[in-house]
Amino acid sequence: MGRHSYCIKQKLRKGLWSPEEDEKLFNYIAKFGVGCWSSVPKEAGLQRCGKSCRLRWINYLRPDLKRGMFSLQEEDLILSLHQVLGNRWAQIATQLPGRTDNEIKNFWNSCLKKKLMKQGIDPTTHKPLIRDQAARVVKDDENLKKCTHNILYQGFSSTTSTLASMGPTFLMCDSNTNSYDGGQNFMNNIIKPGFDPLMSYFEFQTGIDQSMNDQYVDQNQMGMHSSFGFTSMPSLTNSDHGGTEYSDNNSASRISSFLLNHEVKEGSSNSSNISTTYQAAAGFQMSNSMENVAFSSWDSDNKMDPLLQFQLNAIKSDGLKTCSWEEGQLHTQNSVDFSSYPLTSLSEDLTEENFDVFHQI
DNA sequence: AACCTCCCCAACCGCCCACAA
DNA sequence: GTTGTGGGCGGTTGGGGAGGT
Repeated sequence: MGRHSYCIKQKLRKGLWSPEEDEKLFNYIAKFGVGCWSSVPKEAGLQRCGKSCRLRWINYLRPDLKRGMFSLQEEDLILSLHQVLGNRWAQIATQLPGRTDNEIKNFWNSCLKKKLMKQGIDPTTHKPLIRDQAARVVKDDENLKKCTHNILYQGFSSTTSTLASMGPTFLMCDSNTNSYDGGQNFMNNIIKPGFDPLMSYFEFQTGIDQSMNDQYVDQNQMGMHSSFGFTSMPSLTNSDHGGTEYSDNNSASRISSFLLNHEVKEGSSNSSNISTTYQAAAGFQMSNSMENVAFSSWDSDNKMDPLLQFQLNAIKSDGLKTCSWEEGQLHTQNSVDFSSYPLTSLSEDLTEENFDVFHQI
């Protein structure tokens, strides 16, 4: 197959684009618009392949690009969408105006992924890294059926090892059998061209808000021993931004707050009457007394999983030093100071006089 | 100052799909 | 149905800046 033959036939430039090349490409697109990329290099006088030109335009030269650091809302939205869409960066990018899939992908790989890992969340599955020993899907019907896409709430396992770490994980269930199918039904039937995950979230949120009031606060729902409720905990992203609370009622924020942050209170099943608050998913809060409890209620046979022990030790030695909710917000050693996040290097030339086209726009 | 290490991010690569001939 | 081509996408790379020694 003569795949991208234009690139192969000719000796073309590779690597970083010079300001001159940028100017040529920008002027050409501004004048003739986006059409056949394969002809762009020739027409614009560039020694690049069309594919490279396309990429340069999309990721860098497009005037509607939003530059600079990601906002908290954007970060939250990326987290939320990634939980549903996975590495479908292009689809995620459609929900973030002015952001490119490449930019989001880079942001994810360089920042968000690590942040989740640090907080004990598998960035791929958005589930806790601690092995889920006995997680089971709790099929609740009434309120959750309000959710547009039959996103069911995964009940917490009665084993506290799960409780300690897992936030509610949404499983996509077959609407007919009400059984978890690994998300296949969801992905096959819901994620389609035209599917708007954001709107789905809005719809979902509508159902959830009601569900939360009606149901989740009820400790006996979901077939679990422990009670849990929802708090106004700072979200994952909030935590790394100094615990700033959202007050703008931003949907994306609320969505991801719901997805990622839950407070799980244990105690009803604990004869020692010790009520320990777990800050699930958004971080581990395990008070010192937690250890002293010796995990007496951690599972039915009071044995702790070795892996769990290992991870708790890790948390104790690392997480608790770096991650504390004691004062109502999370502090991490490696918290990202977004105010110092580097802006893209580009802008300089594009806003300068040498890009006459910009003045026309 | 020189060297080393880390890691961000722009760009490339390879694969897939759609479509036309 | 086959082939050629272009476009889109996700994974990966490596240049280079920043910070540390």
